[in-house]
Amino acid sequence: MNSTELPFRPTDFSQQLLAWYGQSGRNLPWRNTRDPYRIWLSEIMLQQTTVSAVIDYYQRFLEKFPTVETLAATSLEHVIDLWAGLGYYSRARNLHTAAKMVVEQFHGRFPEDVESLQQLPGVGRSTAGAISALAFDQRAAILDGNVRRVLCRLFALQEPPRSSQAEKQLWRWSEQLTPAEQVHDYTQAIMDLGAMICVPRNPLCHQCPAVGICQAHKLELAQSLPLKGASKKIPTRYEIALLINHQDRYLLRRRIITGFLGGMWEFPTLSMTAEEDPEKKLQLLLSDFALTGAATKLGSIEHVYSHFRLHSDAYHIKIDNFSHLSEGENCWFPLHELPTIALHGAHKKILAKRLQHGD
DNA sequence: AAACCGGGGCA
DNA sequence: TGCCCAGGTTT
Repeated sequence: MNSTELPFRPTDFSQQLLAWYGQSGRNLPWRNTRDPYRIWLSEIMLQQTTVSAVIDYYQRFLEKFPTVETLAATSLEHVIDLWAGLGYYSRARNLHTAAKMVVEQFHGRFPEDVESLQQLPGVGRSTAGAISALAFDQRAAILDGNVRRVLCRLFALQEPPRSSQAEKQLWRWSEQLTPAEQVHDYTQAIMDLGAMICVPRNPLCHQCPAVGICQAHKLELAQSLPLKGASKKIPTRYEIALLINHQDRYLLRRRIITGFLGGMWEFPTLSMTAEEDPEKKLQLLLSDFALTGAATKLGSIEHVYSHFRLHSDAYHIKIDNFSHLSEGENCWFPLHELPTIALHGAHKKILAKRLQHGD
């Protein structure tokens, strides 16, 4: 489809949108800057994550790392510890790598064009477009979740938006609608429209600056678009989590930095099948490591990830000999420090049980 | 319980 | 290119 086939003129949309944005746009911490470092940081944090969750992290990051040089100069572990709780921990790894790339390959300056920006790990087509548009006012399109939903409705797209066909079409529309002027404001504005007006459920069409040209509204489909994709079932995985306690300290380990939940701390675990008996497995472990002490069940938690559900049975094991377990990636922490370390979400639930439990 | 969300990695 | 993986929030 070329632009002559659009159901409305792109400028009709962008003019209405910009006027609305001037009146009603949000004032977010990363909006009052054109510093590409700050814009990049906010965009990476906002991937897969809501604005409200990001704000505190964003402020804390900037206090610690006010420039790309300071971020590049720190250790990956430090970055991961600050990221704990935000999820998608590979973003923290990519953030650190990209900071070093900017310093070393781009002499401390973020490139302005989408192609160069996309060379940075963690920066795909949409994030590159956002940085280019927001920091440099270049005519670059984005397609984040908000924009995707807005376009699905504006054009009454009748297929699930994540299909590869739909994705192509949506990118084309996004590029066609992006104006040559005021790209910074336009880009902020269309994201705000999705976040404030063209919301997933019960969109506020009566307040929408594009209500006159919206094809979904015209067809009374605004409620039912975008179409949902097929949802799939996820398996359950089982583990035992071991709260290994010696005097006032607990044994924690840091997960492999490149893997699932990379760099997060956790209690040591044993993976299980649905059929195995956790108590038996636990006895086996205790005898394997020649541990003497008392094991008591603390409780069970469930944690849902996107592709599996985790069931974890937590045991408190008070030991009086621990030489085998104090090596490698493992580290002993006093109980009162556990709330401050970068535990992943599932094991935070287990820690909460331990803390409720009292002494 | 289910939907949502940008990008990386691999076949 | 198409598919799988990824984590916490919202509804």
